[in-house]
Amino acid sequence: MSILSILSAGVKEAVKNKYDVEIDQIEFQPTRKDFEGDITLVTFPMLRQVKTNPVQLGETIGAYLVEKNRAVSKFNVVQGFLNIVLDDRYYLDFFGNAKNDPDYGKIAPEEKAVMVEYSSPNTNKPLHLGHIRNNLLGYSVAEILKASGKKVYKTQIINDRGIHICKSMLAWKRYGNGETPQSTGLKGDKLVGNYYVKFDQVYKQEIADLIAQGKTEEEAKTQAPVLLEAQDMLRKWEAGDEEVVKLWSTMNRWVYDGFEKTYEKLGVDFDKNYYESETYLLGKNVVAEGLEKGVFFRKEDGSVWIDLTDEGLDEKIVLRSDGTAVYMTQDIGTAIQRVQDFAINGMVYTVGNEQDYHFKVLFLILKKLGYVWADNLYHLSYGMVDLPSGKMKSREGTVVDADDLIEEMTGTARKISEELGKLDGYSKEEKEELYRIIGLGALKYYILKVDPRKRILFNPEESVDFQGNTGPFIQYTYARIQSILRKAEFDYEEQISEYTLNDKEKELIKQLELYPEVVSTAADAHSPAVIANYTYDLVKEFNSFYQNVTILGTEDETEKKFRVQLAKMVGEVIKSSFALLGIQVPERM
RNA sequence: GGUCGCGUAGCUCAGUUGGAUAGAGCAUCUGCCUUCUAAGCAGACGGUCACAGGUUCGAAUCCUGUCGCGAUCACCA
Repeated sequence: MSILSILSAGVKEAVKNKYDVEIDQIEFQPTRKDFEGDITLVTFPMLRQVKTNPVQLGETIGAYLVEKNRAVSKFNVVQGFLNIVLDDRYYLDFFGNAKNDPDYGKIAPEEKAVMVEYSSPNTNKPLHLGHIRNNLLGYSVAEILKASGKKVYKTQIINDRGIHICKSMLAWKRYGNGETPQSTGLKGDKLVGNYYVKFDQVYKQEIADLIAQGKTEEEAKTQAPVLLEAQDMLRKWEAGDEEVVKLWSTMNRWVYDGFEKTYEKLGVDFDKNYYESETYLLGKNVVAEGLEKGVFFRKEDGSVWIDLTDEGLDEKIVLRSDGTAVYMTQDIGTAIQRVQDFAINGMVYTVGNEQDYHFKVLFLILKKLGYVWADNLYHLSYGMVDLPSGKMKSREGTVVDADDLIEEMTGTARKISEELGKLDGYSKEEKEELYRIIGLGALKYYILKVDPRKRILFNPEESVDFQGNTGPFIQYTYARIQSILRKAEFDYEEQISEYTLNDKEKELIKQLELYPEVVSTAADAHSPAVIANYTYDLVKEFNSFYQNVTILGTEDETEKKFRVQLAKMVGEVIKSSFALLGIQVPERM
């Protein structure tokens, strides 16, 4: 039983005993640092039921708890706040158990499975900073959900077809001179991305020419020959034209290989890939069923819609008048497909907040169609990553490339590490691996510590910090702990039940005690930021302990053992929580 | 214009179901490396929680309105 439920029971009993009132509202909070105590009972809400003043009530309950409960050693009352001091034995009990639990903070897996979708790139251009935020969020939330007891399948849907893909294909065919990743040494996604940009240049020129010939801008945009040719290419692809399909699969292969490298560097992975080329026809039969059920209605021109005006939304199209699928149609079909493919009863879609409306409608449609799992769909909606110059636009070349950024971060880590020069004895390979861990740690933490919903302003001029509330700071603390453990060449694993905790030790244990609750809060909120902020607080607390208290230098054997155990467990929780963020920790740095 | 989100220190961000004197980091300034790694620690400076009302014992947090920023409202994805 948790300490809170023990205290709750004690408080209820006290009030029943002293005032003969059954209270239902009991509110605890952590005691503020400026007062003595561990847990604070807020007495104000109880005054509705108990007729007395807050100080009196606090004193009465406090005295009762000290008398009846061995976990409570002292108390004090400030205004309406009853500050409860817990006995050291309580903390030693907790610590003694928790430190031996290899899965501390995690909940044993249940049957429930969810699918987490993230990344879902277009195959016409390389991944950029926006994808990085998406990938880190999706991966981390998947790990957090696993830790909270869910079975999780990670997936992405690769947008590998459509007019935008044909654009880079066409430009390559026209201007590529048979270039390949092998012949140029370029990563496949970069090579293809170059031709997407090339297409746009040609297209813009043609528009300008047409306008010069007297066309309106509107006409020019729809009549530019290069666009017409791309559209023709799309029709051929849909008809299964051999040559087009061959070109398509060749160029997509290049892009997949490129993406794979980026994913690997980033440390993210997927259990299953879906391809839009295989799913874009899905959903049409569901629309037919929905029509029969009366969920949808058909307009005179043959297009099919859903009326959501009762829900405060608009009408939304689900099938074009020519019978072809729109984005919504595919998403309906794909969702149903996934539930059939895997034994899942929920899904998390990691997609930017520009699509809030789309997902609101999608979930509503699935619910109206009668799918019970529609209640367990969650749009992990995150804010855009903007540059000081505004939005990133691939066609205009104002993007922060994912590979470049990772490389840059590794470089910064290398530079700082070399200046500090603490890596004697490490081989070149070990050093490079460490730089990668630190550089990525800085980047990932920088992005994940922010509430997903908020937009991030990324200034490439000001490099990501390595000091203060950062990934490397936390990694550094972990490395320090490992250094202590290497030097502690004695058996320190004894169970310690008699020991007087100092303030720093007690604060650390309290912080450790919060971890399981933090994991579950993060899972409920789908927010890695919750984990990041917790870890930072833990690490700050540890550094204060480390800097103010001798661990290996102390004379008292019990004290020495206890402090090493404490350091070790802090290290384990850092490692565990950082794993939930997809960040590795180093043995030295 | 309708809908949704956001607005907290010079900058970047925390702030749990409404609780005590709103917290960190960066930047600026003071101290601390003969003792476990100074990517650190201890401290100083810094606030009209966008603004105005309301709800109540108590509001950064909940409600209403105003202002500012962003997104969205396609037979695009």
